[in-house]
Amino acid sequence: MSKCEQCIVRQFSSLKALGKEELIRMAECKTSYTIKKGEPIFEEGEITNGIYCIKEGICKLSKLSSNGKDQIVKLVKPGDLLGQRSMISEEPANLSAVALEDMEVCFIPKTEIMQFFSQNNNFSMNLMKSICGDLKDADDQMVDMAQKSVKERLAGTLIYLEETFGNDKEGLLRLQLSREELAGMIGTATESCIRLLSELNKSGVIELIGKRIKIVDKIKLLRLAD
Amino acid sequence: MSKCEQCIVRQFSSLKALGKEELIRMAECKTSYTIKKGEPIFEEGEITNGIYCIKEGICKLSKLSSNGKDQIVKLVKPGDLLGQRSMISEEPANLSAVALEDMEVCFIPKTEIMQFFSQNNNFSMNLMKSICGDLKDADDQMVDMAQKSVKERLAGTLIYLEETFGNDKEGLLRLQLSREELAGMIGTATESCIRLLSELNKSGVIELIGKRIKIVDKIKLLRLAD
DNA sequence: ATTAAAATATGATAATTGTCATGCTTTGAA
DNA sequence: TTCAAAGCATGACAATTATCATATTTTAAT
Repeated sequence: MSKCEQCIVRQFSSLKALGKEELIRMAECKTSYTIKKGEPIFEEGEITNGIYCIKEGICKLSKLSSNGKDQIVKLVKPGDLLGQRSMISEEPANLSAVALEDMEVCFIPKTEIMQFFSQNNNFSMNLMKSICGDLKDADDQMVDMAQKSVKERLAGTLIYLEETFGNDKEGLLRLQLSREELAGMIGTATESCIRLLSELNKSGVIELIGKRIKIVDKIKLLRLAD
Repeated sequence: MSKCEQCIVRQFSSLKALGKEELIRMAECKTSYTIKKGEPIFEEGEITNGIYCIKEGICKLSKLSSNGKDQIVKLVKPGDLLGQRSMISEEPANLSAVALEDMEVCFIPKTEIMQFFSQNNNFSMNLMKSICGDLKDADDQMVDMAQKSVKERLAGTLIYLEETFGNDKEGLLRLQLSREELAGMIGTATESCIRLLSELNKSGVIELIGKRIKIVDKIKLLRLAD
């Protein structure tokens, strides 16, 4: 059992407020998992009874709409926590979490987290702030979905992907999403997404290399995102 | 200065966790306001430094989009708290709050709330749960905006308005929204909203009496909402 | 009570977006 | 290595939604 004390990603989440003793207690009750690309961590409707700390890899949080399409609500990266909302609300998960890359995660049971919450005011405040950040993001995204065109949303999403997950050595977006998944983030049909990517490619704003994407003219892309 | 202890709406929010002494302290530092229909409680970008407890009246929380339209994110009713998110995030308000009816609200300064938060575990848990509820709602709404048609969203919104705010004696929706505001909730152009209302009127699902709305066939409306 | 402004309504039309069909390319399993 | 399945791409077309114009009704201020 690896020590949470020495885990670097802990510093990026609410867990940074925990003291030495609390970390030792956490290390004793946590469970580590390896999740392969494409596999779920949990699914919509499942009871989770704890939170997941992302050590490595990126996953999508999505919800199946009544029209059968999977809407991606959020991407989660190392250092983030997963399942906080349903744990606190004491409800089944509202979203499914599926790995976009091979992942390493640690599961921390609810009982433990709740103890930290009531005993460590710094931790509870951090947790609050993190959820409040999620709420702001969700509100903003909602407004974009309602008021922006698909092209604007695509441009905004590409910028977000570059700024959040960066590029590889060749300048291609590091995070590889299928066209279907990209469409699921934007909230549009896969074909519409593909068509607009082609258009951006032809106008020289991006470059399509196989199924990977390179942002060529970020200034123009920013203008397109409004 | 009226006593918080005797205020009935307190029971409907996180504040229900407060004890007698806390309520007395709160009554001493709170400020009561009357806000007329159409007036703002606070605006996007404003620093609020506390939360508002809604005693009477309904208000909209909205955000101005880059296309100049006002998207309504949430409606707030008596018993709800307002401004929790920005207080906790220590950020300016992300949304504007404007009264849809004459209102009575109480302002409670941040310092006071933060003391309750750190001293009363029940209160902090309630606050967390309430914000988590908002987050779930926001995620769900986001998916609807991305995946549902305008007609489906209109149907869903009408049902929501009836179930949340009820009808008057004549069976008309109690909360009166302008067509522009209704469009702002749905995330569409005012003309599209008006057109679809006419359509629902002609097909006998709703009845338009002046600018007021009566739901005639709720079953059919539910089916239309998907 | 009168009248200007705002809100509601509807038509015409254009733009956006979705759907279905089809072909090509890549991927992964036998 | 091969080949079936999945993913990517594009055309054609239909449906949805926005925009602009204009009329009518309601509201509120003088």
